[in-house]
Amino acid sequence: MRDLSGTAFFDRPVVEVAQDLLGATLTRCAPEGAVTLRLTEVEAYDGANDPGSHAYRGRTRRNGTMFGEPGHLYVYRHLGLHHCVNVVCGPRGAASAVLLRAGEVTEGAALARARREASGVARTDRDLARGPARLAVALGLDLADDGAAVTEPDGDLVLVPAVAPAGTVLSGPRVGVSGDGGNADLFPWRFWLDGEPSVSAYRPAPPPRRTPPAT
DNA sequence: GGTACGATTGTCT
DNA sequence: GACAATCGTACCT
Repeated sequence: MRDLSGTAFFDRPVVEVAQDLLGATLTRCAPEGAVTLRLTEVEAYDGANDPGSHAYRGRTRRNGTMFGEPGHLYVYRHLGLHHCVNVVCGPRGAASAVLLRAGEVTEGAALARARREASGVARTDRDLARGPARLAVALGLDLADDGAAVTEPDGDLVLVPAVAPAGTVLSGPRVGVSGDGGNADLFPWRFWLDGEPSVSAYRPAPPPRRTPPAT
């Protein structure tokens, strides 16, 4: 059995890591308290080989973290409104990452809910981390956490893989990815735990916008 | 320097 | 079920 502690867990093929992350717990310690959630839904992005990945077109100012060490967070802002959280995987430079799409808050639910309310909307516990942007809010993560390591046992961010198989893992097309050229079926790299209520609802990517023909 | 668009969410009908 | 919000980044001229 390989030693998968520390960065070794993340220094593997991204699709492999993604599935192993299901059931893992991610704890975020902040001055106001700690929030722990159990990951129930993720998506894999395979760096330069994956048209849906931010890294497909090479290294840029935004995605530089993806090209760094595995086991670090890649946080980016989406639509100027939300934050999405990834964990860098594979060997350094592969620019692979796993998007954390949803989780179940197992500790610090009160704090997570307070954060959600502060962002404008209060919902049920089930909804606290149901969806990538909500997950980021629940954990209190934003761009300032881009590049943070999750492999330090004493750090503010600690990701602990599940010790036992988390349950039935299902897979399917990724959500909201328009950069795959419409070939969502070629990358069935969305993984979630069967029967988990915290898994976000599936929404197919909207068709790419086209300039209307000049009639 | 300018423009188009996005790994989503919340609200409105 | 459909659409607007909102701004940083990437890409083009």
